[in-house]
Amino acid sequence: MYSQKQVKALLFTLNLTVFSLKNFAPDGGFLKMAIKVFIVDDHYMVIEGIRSLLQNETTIEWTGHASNAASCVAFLLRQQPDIILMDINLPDKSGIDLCKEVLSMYPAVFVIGLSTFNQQSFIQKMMNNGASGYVLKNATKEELMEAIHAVAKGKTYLSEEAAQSLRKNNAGEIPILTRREKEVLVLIAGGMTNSEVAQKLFISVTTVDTHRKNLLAKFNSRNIASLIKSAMEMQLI
Amino acid sequence: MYSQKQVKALLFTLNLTVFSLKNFAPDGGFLKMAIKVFIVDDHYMVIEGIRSLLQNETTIEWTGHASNAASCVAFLLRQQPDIILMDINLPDKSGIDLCKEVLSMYPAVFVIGLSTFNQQSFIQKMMNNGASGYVLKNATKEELMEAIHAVAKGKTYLSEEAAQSLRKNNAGEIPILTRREKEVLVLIAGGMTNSEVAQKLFISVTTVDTHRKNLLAKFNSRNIASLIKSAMEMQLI
DNA sequence: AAAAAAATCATGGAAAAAGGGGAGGAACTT
DNA sequence: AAGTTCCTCCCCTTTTTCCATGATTTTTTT
Repeated sequence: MYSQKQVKALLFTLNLTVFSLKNFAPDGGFLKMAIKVFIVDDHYMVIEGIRSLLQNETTIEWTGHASNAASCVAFLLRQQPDIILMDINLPDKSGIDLCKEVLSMYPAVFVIGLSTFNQQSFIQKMMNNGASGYVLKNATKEELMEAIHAVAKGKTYLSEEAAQSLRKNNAGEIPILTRREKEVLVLIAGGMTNSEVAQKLFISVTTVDTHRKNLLAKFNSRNIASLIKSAMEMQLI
Repeated sequence: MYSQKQVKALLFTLNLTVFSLKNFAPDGGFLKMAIKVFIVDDHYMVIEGIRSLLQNETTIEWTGHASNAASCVAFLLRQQPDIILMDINLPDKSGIDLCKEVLSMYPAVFVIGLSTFNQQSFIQKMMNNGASGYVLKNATKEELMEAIHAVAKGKTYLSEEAAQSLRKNNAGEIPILTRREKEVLVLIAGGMTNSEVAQKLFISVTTVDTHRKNLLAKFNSRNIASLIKSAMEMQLI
């Protein structure tokens, strides 16, 4: 058995081998291969910033950008970059879902998560969905370059803050909720009582109560107040 | 003792003073005066993006940037720009507080709020503290330019999305909480019951209950679940 | 087809919150 | 000095949540 990472690294190597013919100079020597980078971010200023940071780097080739998930997918149909810098907050789809989707279609591509906040919930979800790295938007040029080069080699890169918040908060892991539990959670957060939720979902009050109890157990919460707080922090509501 | 950043900011300021001689025409008259813009944002990529967007604009003079509130204040001691683009999320202080502070010291300066999300709570607080405009980070170059020019003339500029979320969500205005109410709110959100809060604060359970009731009234909530949700959305917890 | 997970429903009791009303003293503002 | 806000405390009733325990049916996974 090979891990997804190992397979990807292998594919990457093969790609390099196949495509590297064009990297030979006429005299048989190597030309340097630039890492193709693509960016998905709905913040124009961030795209512009990254472009400005990377434009003078000979080791990196800017292949384009998208400001939403749909146009990212459309781009990938035509051309696959080596690395996608992917924002978590996209207008049409969460970067977390997009990451999974993109990797299922193009396993050879490496994804680096990009986000404003270092919320451990985001980072965790992103890495679970196969991302190879995570960089915060306050990263310096050097950090970004390091991340890109590390990930292009098949390594994993987490910015310091991201790694920290992953480590320290292992106690607060994101619980996996069922379809029904999510529904109930949202309705409760909306201020509904058990009986109101029951009416809304056409189920018995006791069933709602069971879901509620399971939610409390999964979140390790003593009552709804702390449950809602945790769920909000984990962006589940 | 000065941090490296402070020294750099100082050097930068001196440089600007020297170079501003170029604003004088050979005959001693003024050349067209550019709008001096300063930026406070802890995201390096955003700073770089805005710099890249504005660098070729002759009507705008980039006077520098700061990545936290402290160095922003330090910069202003030496030099006052016409406009400060101010991020809401700063590492050492919220942009909302910084806005108030800066304007009390330098009332002639205009502040434009800058943020990733168009949360009405942020926008409202920022405008209440005297900001002249609010622009989202997904703004285009044109929008940013329009905002800067409008605000420089003393007008107010709100990006479309920001204005929208201000209008539609007037029902969800941020309640003003007392010191005690905030304390109680935080403890309740932490999962404490009334009696536990009472013990913690050395007050009677009935007093805590009163605060709880007042909180529910102020937030217009039916129960703690929706109250916590609202409070989290408004960043009060 | 078997096993596991999820969704459904129930009983009964203790604890806590929600809803309503009233009231006195301290601190700050005008 | 008067007014306002805040903090404090109390009573009562109803509703809702929390907890323990158990069980059946449906759906999904293996």
